[in-house]
Amino acid sequence: MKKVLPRRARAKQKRLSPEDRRREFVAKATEFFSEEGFDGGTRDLARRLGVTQPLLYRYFPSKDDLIKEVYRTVYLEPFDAGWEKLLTDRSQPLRERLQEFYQAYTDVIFTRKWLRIYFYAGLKGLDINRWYIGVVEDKILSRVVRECRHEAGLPEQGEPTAAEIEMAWVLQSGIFYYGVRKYIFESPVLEDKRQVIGDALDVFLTGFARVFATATGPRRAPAKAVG
Amino acid sequence: MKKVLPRRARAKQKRLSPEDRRREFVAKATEFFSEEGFDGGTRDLARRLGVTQPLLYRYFPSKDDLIKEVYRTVYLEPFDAGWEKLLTDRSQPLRERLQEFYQAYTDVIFTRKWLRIYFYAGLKGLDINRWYIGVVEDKILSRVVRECRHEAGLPEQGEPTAAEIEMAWVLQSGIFYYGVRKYIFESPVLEDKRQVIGDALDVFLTGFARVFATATGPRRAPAKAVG
DNA sequence: ATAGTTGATGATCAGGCGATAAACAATCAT
DNA sequence: ATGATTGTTTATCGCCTGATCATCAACTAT
Repeated sequence: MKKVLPRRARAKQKRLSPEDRRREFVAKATEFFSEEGFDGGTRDLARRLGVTQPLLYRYFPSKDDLIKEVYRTVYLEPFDAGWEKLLTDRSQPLRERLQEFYQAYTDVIFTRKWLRIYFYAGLKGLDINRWYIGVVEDKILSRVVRECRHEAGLPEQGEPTAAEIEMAWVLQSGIFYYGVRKYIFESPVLEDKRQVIGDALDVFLTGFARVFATATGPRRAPAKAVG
Repeated sequence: MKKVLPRRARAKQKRLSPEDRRREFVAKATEFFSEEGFDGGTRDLARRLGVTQPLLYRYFPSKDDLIKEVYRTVYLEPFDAGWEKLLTDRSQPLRERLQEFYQAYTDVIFTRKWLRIYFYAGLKGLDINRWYIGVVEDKILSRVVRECRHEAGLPEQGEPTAAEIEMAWVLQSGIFYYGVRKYIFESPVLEDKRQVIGDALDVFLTGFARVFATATGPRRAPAKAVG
């Protein structure tokens, strides 16, 4: 009689708890999808996990559900509450606060994984990107504007105008796209991130003060709120 | 005997020359792929063209060849030689030259179609994006830097340093990402593009002059060329 | 040891994909 | 009108995709 052998001499690995195993799947799926896009096949994904494809469906009811969990981990995990305090702590010079903040922020999002997932999701037209952009405006840019007003000796009352937020976006995007060029397009860049951020901040801060200081009266069209 | 009817009462449209028909296919394929991504199916594409799927293979040997032609039209068509002259015509004030240039440039690339194709291609890791980034540096940014040096009364000899190019990238990206937010993420933005560009230029020009004027000596690390 | 529960697999399904070949329709030259 | 040529469709191939189900293995509690 033929003895039934174990089908595969699996490396003896401790059996993880279901939640941990699930998390492991999500983590590796994130890497996988960030490379292949969300059209990557479940078979390739399973091979990467070292398991067979049907097993995925024991842990996730469908591919879409798995993808949703990938979004969640990528977008929600990294947002650090400490950043807000960092931005508004006026015991430190603004220039240094911003340098520290953008240093920390880009340490988190300047990875091939994060940036690629971000654009794959964006091209799919998911709300999650619009939501994220709203969070950036609320938690980062509006605070930057307020601190810049303070620094420039401008009146601080009133919400940031749409034009001011746009200017903060120019700074934000300028720094952000440095990461895009480096990690998505893999184009050669000036490697010293600290310097790039520092120079961007220097230009922005001196420029912002001078430009918006003379902008109490309407320079061009008054900055209308956008619906 | 059953008379053979024309299979479909096709709207009487003049038969186009093969080249024109081909161009028509490429144009509509560009729209299609910009929405669906390059994983969009040839059947869906054909339906959009109002023809059957195998017909595509009469005009293009494979789907990949069709896609390559899409790239060509998107990337190569729009680059306008006039832009270079616009940037370097010192009979005009720099501020106005840059305003005009970015106005014209963004008139071309700020479309859902262009931007989406750009990122789909970028995520695929195609050389064409790196090539495009190189073109931007050569044709736009290095000229911007030179003109800024001139404007700020700095010595003009020597190639732009890597740090200077990076600063021009911050401006470029800041404006570029305004279009990304609007046309890819479809996020609400300040609608007055002219003002956004204008403000970005004001901040950049005043900032650049002040920051790099004091930068003749090494401020932080000297800007080394990147390999 | 044995029964019960959870983890993982092999085989398979229906549907979609890119691509091909042969048949038919429309146009053009003579 | 006739034949040649080009444009278009129908039918189909092999392959890959997400998903399902029955089966077997591994671990746990008794």
